[in-house]
Amino acid sequence: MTHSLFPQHDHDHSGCTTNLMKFADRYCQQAGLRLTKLRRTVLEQVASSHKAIGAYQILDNLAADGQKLAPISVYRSLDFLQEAGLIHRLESTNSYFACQRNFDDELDQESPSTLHKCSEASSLVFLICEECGVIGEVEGASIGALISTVANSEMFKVDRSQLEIKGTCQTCQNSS
Amino acid sequence: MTHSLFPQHDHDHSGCTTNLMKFADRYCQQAGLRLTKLRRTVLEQVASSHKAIGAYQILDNLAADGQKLAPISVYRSLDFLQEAGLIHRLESTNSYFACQRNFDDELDQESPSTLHKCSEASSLVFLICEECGVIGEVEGASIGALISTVANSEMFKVDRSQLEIKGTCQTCQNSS
DNA sequence: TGCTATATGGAATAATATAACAAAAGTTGG
DNA sequence: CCAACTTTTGTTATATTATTCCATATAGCA
Repeated sequence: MTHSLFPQHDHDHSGCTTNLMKFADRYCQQAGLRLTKLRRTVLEQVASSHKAIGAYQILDNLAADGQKLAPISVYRSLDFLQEAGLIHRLESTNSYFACQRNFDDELDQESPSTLHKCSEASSLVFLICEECGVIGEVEGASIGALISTVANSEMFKVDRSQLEIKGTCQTCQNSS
Repeated sequence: MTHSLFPQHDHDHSGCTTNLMKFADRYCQQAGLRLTKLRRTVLEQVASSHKAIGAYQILDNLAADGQKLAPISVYRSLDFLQEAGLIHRLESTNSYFACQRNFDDELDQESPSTLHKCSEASSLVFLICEECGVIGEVEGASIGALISTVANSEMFKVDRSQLEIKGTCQTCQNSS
């Protein structure tokens, strides 16, 4: 199954969340990472939409649910989730969104090696819709290759990179 | 004259600064922008090295020089300089660095049209050395083309983009 | 169980950025 | 040059984002 990078605004999001949490559970289990209750709760918050969310927004949402946390608790969970490659941070807006590049297909497979690991990706490419806030993450391979070329010409040794592209998604272009 | 993206750490920086300020004066004059005393002072701070500097570091430096400012004053100047394309902001570190892509050659020409305008560049590419902090800005044309390709395949309408590449510069690789 | 490493709680504070309004300086048309 | 207007800067307060430090709790393991 192939999923659209920018879903319709009125799509049923519960499936996205379910799949993502299911993947997170399996991935952490298999990788020996502890997806604790707190971390899971924070991930649910981040995964609650295809938009990016700020740490203090998460804090407020959880407080509204009766779970009062200190900022540091949320930041620690966000750090963990980012390390695990389950979420990414948008540097330009100090906010976080869930990685959607973990294919549904893989949930039914046994082999751990097929599980996508964004934690190991050194070249991240994000399309950020400035109208609806939705983030689309694209395969960074071709960009990665170009980055290598550019860097090599300067004899620059690349550790990691992040490309944030801002504009308008197809869905918003259609609805205007 | 062609200048290295990553100069030797002990290079004589005064020339860089002089050229940059000279260009800034000419560019603002020609573009009808007011490079006021305050803005010029802030630009001098940002241009004082090839590294990125934070707003509060600028504030502290100026205070040490006897010029006590409010944060907002510095931020306003930084905004102006960024709009003018004279400096850039590193999103991942909340810091600012001077654009070095304004060729010395152009200072001697009369035609304003040859003046480089980063303010109009929609595709910025930065190489950030994590050892020495020096930033190299590279021509984003090829990356820009690739971004268009990627975006087009998603029917995403690009407004602007910024690519931050972190690693180690040639100079630091040599000195380790 | 007890030891150890990891995770969370709690308070305070640091670091980054902006809002709102007043005063000063520059610009323009009479 | 003056008066009206626009732009820039000053001043104070506050918002937003993130971390330090130390105590407590929980999980994994000998």
